[in-house]
Amino acid sequence: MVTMSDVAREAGVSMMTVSNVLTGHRRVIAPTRDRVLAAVDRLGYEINLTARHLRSGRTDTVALIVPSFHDYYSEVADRIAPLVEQGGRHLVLERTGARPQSEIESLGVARLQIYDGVVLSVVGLDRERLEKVRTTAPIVLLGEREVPSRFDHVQLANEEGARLATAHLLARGARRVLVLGGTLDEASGMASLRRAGWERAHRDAGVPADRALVVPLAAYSARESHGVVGDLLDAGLRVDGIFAVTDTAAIGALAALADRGIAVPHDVQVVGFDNLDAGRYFSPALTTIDPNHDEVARSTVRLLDRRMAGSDDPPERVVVPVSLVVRGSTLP
Amino acid sequence: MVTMSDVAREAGVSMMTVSNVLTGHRRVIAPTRDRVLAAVDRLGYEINLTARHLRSGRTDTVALIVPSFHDYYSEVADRIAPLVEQGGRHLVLERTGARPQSEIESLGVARLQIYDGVVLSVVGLDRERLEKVRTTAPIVLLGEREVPSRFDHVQLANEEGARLATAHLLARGARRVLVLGGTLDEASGMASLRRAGWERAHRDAGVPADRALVVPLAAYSARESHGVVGDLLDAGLRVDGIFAVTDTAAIGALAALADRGIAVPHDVQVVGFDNLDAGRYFSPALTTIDPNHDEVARSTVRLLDRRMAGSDDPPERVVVPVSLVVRGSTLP
DNA sequence: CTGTTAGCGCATTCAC
DNA sequence: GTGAATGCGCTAACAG
Repeated sequence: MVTMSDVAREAGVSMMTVSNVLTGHRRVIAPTRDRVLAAVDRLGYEINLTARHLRSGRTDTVALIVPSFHDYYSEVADRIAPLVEQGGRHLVLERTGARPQSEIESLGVARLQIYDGVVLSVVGLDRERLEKVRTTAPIVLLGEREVPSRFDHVQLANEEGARLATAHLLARGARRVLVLGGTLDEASGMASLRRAGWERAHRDAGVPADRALVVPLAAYSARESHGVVGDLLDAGLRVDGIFAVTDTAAIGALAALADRGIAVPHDVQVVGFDNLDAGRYFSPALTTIDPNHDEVARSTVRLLDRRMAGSDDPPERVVVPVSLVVRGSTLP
Repeated sequence: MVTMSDVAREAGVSMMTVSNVLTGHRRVIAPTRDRVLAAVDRLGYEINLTARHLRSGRTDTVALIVPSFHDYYSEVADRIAPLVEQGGRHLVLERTGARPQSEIESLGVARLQIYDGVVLSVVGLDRERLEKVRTTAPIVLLGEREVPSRFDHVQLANEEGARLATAHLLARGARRVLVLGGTLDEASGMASLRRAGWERAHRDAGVPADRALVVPLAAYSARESHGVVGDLLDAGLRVDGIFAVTDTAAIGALAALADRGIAVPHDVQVVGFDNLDAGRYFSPALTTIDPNHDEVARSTVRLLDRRMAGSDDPPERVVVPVSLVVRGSTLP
């Protein structure tokens, strides 16, 4: 293995000069720099990033820790990556598998401290567990749970999005609106917030919200949703609107309706949440809530950059506004 | 910051004993071990992974380097992760953005050597550029381009998959089969291999393959495909089958057909490639080629594990078999 | 603009 | 079963 000291000897300079040429931290006059670069080339030298890290305390790497590499997370990741790169750092993704145990391990200070900054998507981790996370590494939380106020936190306007979706259905004449993937369990984050928005839209419109129409899902997959909605319909449940808390759930619902010859939007109107690209290409195309990934990415990176620059401003909570995208699965 | 030597002092032992307790590399008798663990707890000590890495030369981390965090790559990543974890290592994802320049940078020995092993998804990188990649770090290539024989390489049975898809269309009576996202450019990997499979199916069936039906796509997105297919149909192109080289392209094509009231599968039959979950929920559901992600993941990790264990067996090329999944977008 | 000194925190090696 | 010495490869800090 070629080390920096080999390069220094080859170029007839000190190690510090080689280091300065490579990092650009200090000016090196052109002839010296050229000798160094020529030596680097001749020897095929590559810097040892681990040693640099141990010495300098920086990795120039940011980690985004997510439950899985899918869907919502890959959307956000693809948007965060270029912003992190603009700051001269790399982005890496790590996966937790959504088990709280694993989210905590990923948070283990040991693993956190190898990064200059961490974005942690909080799904399975409740407030109590987060309280225990002690680290000096800059960290921004992403997600819909409540988190301790000492963290910077970016979340969606969940309740408002759900309210928009449901109000749209009610305004288009729906009176029995299923909230697919909602829950009455107050503590559970996204599913509960979106159910709350569904209720609020009903209150605003003066339409009673039937709690029997709150239907939880074991997973926000099209498969699960397809099965659950199919069973409900077969059992005789009568609805004229479905607000699905995710687009994948909405897609399963659309298929269950189509299987039974129920016309969308004429018999049942459907709204999703996430604005997945695929939704645009269904017939009818899926009306949905756009979660504004770009703004989520921008806010996240802004907060993280601020911390990595050493700021000790008070933690911020950013609620990213969302918007309704009207397509064919609801009435004009 | 608490270091290992602080823990050693607190426990009244040497650093080596602390290290041995934490790594398990050597046996430490229970009373000593307990004193060490108690001291770790009291001081809130967390190991410095960077120092461990510099000293030991291992990171216990594998990188999967992909063009984007989307679709096919996130599917494969979600399957590779648990297999890597079974081997006691972490998986991290890095993104190249599919620019050859960036793929080379990701390959820079500097960045590679911080990982115990690397899986590189080769999209923009041609054989010539790969020839220049010199590294001792274990590396497995993933993807459809030709690569130098010194690399372990996992790829799909692209041509066979395309042949299956096209043969299915021809057997169902289609005679003018568009290959959407194909190319006549021999050097371009996936798009060219799948077009070759389309040709072979025609030869096998004794049906002439009209090269005017090879339609490249600038991107394998539903948006691009929707536009391209729409324009072709509006220009009067007459087809009775579409083999789309990816499911996302197929989805755009389905929408373009639906927009124009062309019945699937009656007027035009459609087959995709990737077996995305969403395809199952379209009406009609999308017939597609299943790329066998599980087997891709298994083969990749097997090859990488072998290298990381120090094997210098000759490089292997694994071609993962694919299969046809028949759904409603083709005739029974 | 360039060099010297010192040490980041740990695990390998050798000793007992 | 435990300890002492050594150095992995690099850069911060301080000269000059």
